[in-house]
Amino acid sequence: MNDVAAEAGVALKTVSRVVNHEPGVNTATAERVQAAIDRLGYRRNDGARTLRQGRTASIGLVIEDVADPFYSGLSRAVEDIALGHDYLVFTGSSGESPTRERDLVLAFCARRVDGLIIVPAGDDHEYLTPEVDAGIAAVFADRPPGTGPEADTVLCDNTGGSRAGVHHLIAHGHRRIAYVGDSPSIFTAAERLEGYRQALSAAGLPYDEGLVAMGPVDQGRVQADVERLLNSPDPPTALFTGNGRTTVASLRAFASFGPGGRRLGEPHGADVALVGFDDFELADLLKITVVAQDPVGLGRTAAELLFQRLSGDEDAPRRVELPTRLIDRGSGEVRPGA
Amino acid sequence: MNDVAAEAGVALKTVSRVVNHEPGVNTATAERVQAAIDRLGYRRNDGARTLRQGRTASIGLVIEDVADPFYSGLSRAVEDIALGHDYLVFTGSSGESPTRERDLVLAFCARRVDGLIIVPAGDDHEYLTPEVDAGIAAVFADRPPGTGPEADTVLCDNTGGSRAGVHHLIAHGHRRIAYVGDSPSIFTAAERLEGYRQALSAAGLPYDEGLVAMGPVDQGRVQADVERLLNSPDPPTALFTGNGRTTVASLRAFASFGPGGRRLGEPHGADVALVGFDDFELADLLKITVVAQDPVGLGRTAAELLFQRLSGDEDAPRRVELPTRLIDRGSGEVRPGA
DNA sequence: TTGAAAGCGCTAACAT
DNA sequence: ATGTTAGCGCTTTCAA
Repeated sequence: MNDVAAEAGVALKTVSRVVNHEPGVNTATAERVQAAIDRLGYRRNDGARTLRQGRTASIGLVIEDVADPFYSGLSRAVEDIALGHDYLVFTGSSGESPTRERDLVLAFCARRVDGLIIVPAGDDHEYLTPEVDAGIAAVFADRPPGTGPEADTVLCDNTGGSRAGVHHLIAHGHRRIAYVGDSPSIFTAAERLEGYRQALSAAGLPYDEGLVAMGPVDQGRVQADVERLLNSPDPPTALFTGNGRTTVASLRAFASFGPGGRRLGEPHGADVALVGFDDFELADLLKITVVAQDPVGLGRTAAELLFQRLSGDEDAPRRVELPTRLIDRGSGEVRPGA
Repeated sequence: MNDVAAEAGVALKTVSRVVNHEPGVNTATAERVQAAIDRLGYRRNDGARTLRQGRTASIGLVIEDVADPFYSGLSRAVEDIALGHDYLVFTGSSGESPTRERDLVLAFCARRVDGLIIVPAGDDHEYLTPEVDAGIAAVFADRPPGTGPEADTVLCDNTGGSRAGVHHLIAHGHRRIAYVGDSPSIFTAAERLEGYRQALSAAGLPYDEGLVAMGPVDQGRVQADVERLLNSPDPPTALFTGNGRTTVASLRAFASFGPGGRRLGEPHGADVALVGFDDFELADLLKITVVAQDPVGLGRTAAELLFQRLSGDEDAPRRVELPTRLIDRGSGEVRPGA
């Protein structure tokens, strides 16, 4: 900027005025400065700018894993809204590691992002208190924060969605419904289990622990659990799976049984009904009934909330819950013994 | 930092030394400074730091769409490598818009990212020349740059992969093979069409324009093209689809034909064979034979190349081509008229 | 309409 | 082992 000023024969401040399109610059002067800018290939350094201005026009997004379609949909929504506000986005995947979540968040804070959108991996967020006190806005998405500062939170209606999905199976005559889900330590998994219990209870059905299989979502564990459930003396006639990856793992388990084995519910000639929490690509072709969440809505809402805060909103922290939607595709509309 | 210095009764520079774990500070002094830091809740401002140091320890990643599984896999790989080097990542989706690609890249450059990884949407990259001249490293991924500065480029072996996929169909007896793909203006689409031609030519089969359907990947267009092809007087016995989204759209087209219509190739009782370029989740359950790319490898390689540049490598720009892998799953191993 | 000076928060280079 | 000074590139404030 100094060089440009020298080249154009004006003061530094005049260059700054031209670069920022501030009013009150003589057209001729402005042209002279612009010419110097072009000649020298000058481009403003936004880092220096934000240092002086005290805001960086950037936000940090910490999710579980960008490669997971649920979070990548959320990411895209956050990105679009941020870009619409002329903000840039730092993205980082925690991979369910609380340490990495914290490191990422603190690294973003050290860069003085104006705001954060966090899908928490851990449940201790005390580390955020000084940052929030220092003025960094934070919004939690998909899961609520643990200990630490109060903050806006956007969630799906996990319990309600799960209740609706299980109710759907009950309405189709099922009495023994298994729940296969993620580790109970994960917030959403616990909430969805609660919805399962509520639906059973509302229908006067007993809660049978033997029908509940929760744990890490890897093919081996899910497959073993599904096999064990179906081979038990009094097997379930329906499965409710607690998240997208579990649903897919269960489908692979069914596929592995081969032509002579148990088959997955289909409108014609099925033997086990299935409803999955969370929609996924090709669920339509596989005719899987699901309780759909809205990852894009989650990201959009979180980002909108954040930008409200950034424009000065000082109200009490909000908690928003987005509705889910049951999509009938066949696998959930099979009656027991059909 | 000034406040901390005052609180601890030392000079600014001593605080800086403690914060950066520079050697040569008396243990007692360091402890006093650390206590002041804790008392005041001081956290270093990395923005100011990078301004002074001349490097930002951040890179910019511009892809087509984070929500696309191919690019989200690539993203995750880039993220992991960047974080391993203590770099932060700005991410942005261009949505195939050359303007948005440019705006994102230039915004990243204005923040003085040290490097860029770009999946180009446009083919004019002249706008990058001043940035590269100014010392910002750039690596192109998935597609080569158009006009503009020379830069490292990491691609898939599009032509070779496509040739292998079509050859696979020919080896199973097919003589009339349709190619359904993305718009020919997209680099990868053109390359894959070329592989298709090469495979036909190598087998002495004619290239029939009537069997080629390229265009935007929306369900309506793909479906119309697939229907037109299959209902033509001399229909193809096999389909080669040019990317993941086209494959999925084609599968939906087949599904829409209903029980009495044409069916997709399966090992038993099929009538149209299918091989798709690009693997996708659940392709295994749907038994779709694919030519798999390696999005994670693409991201990893691009990031590694970039960090080599950032650590001073000044060699001539490199062009890396990653191999593809044919995965037999059934849909591509059906013989004509089976 | 234009400019001079101060300073955002930090580190590099050079004292002491 | 510690401190001083200058300056990264910009904007803010105030003056002309």
